[in-house]
Amino acid sequence: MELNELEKIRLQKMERLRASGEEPYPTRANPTHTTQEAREAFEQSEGQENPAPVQVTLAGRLRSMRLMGKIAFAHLEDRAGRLQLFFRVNEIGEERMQVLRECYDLGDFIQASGTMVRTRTGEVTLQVSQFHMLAKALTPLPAAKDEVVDGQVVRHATLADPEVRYRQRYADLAVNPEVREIFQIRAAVVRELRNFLDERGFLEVETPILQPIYGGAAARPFTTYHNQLKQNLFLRISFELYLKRLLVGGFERVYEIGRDFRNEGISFKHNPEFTQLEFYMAYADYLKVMELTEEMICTVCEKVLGSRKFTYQGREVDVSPPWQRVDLRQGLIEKTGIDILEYPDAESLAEVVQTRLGKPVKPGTARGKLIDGLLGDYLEPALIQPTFLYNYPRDISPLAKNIPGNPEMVERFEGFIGGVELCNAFTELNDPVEQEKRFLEMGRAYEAEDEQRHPMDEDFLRALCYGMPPAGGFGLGVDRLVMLMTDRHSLREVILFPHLRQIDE
RNA sequence: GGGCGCGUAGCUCAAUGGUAGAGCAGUGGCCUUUUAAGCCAUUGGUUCAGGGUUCGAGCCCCUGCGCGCUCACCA
Repeated sequence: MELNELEKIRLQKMERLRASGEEPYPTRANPTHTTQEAREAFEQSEGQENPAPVQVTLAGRLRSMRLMGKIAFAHLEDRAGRLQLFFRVNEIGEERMQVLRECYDLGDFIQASGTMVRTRTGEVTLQVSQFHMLAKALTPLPAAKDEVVDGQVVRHATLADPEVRYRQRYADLAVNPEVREIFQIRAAVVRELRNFLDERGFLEVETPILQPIYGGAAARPFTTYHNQLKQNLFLRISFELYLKRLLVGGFERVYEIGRDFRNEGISFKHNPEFTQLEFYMAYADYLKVMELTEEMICTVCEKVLGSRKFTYQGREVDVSPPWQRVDLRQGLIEKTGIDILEYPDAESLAEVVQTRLGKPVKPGTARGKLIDGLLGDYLEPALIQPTFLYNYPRDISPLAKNIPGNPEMVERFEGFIGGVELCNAFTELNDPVEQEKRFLEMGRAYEAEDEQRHPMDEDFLRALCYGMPPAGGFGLGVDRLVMLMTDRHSLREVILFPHLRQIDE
């Protein structure tokens, strides 16, 4: 542990405290109130005839200190907020005042007891009679007040370097209350998603994260190895195939909220591990799921934000149902002038994309990938208000059921908000023979060594053979939803410890 | 992985190729109701790392590291 000059000074203060008989890291604390409870108790007593003095003990972090000789003001911060502390030498004695002055710093955790008062300027304040250290902070918090130039310009700069904020998230949280708020919102979002599904009879389950065969999405997996079993394992890229096994088992409504892992590029909307919600609902189809989706997102927003509307990157988004519904083929005709029905194979579609749109196409690109590319380039960025794109080509949806009478298209939709894909759902394919065919098709569409190819999952097929009820399935990127609801431009802002490259120290 | 940008005190930021600075925090003073208090004084730097050009480099060039943006990738 290497200490800089400021830290060495604090270390000396810590030692001085200990020498004086005050333990800098005592084992126990005993606050009686939070700052908020203390304020409320005092304000209530103020309304009474002959109010008894309100005595409280607070515990929290010193966030400001104004030493003024024989008195001192400070602010203590706890989980509920901040409250001013008022120290007077007549109350605590010259000796304690000196200890406060010489051994206490911003960032220290302290406990303070006394009587609630209101200062001359009207601020509810704890007049301190006793206080002691709860935990001495050796490193100063990376917070800074700002200069006031010619009586104007008040920037309250604080820790801002994104790298430090992510690598030392504890410091970021300690100093930036709006960052703490993001994660409070995040917790509330997950809670309300759960409530919504629980209320509708869904069973929350947990399925394997370590899987012998990965599937349910097209993505490169992380691999690992179990020593005793001498077996290669993959970190899951989705929950889908396990949750559908549970439909076979008789659980008609199941969901899981958990972590997926994809060994792919990192961007503002991609993180190697991310939180996914998937649910499966027997006897529902994708249209029912669509309705449930807009109701679920709307409910979550109302419960968490208190509104169906929020601002994302300067634009107001309204999640009230019904959301806009756009047929994928029609959407592409409008935005690109290309009717994918007229180009039934990859070669002809690639041709028209190159000539009409002037976009270079990698030779050998599958038709589904071409369509998905068009979707991403021409439709997705414009979908600011909540929108469902529906009816997808079959070859990029090997687990979705055909539209009756249309072997080329499947009953699938994706939901978009703020130009970001939020969720993905379809009527689940439950015909085991057809499913096997799709797996084989996928195997052909990708190179043998391409980890994105869908590996054949024989056990999943066996499960389908026992009979899976018709069902609608759904997946939601929880981090992305939180990103939208908190108006952050990057997933890293809504993930507590986003992955950064390791640096040698 | 490609392109562009950034990296200076604990924090936020300055500094034509010519003595590395400011505010805040810190340290030493004064101050018994302050409001991101005020006043006086003052400490603090491997300018990300390593090379190069130059009389002289925080600044120009090269390499590396990290971060950001962006493209590619991403059912």
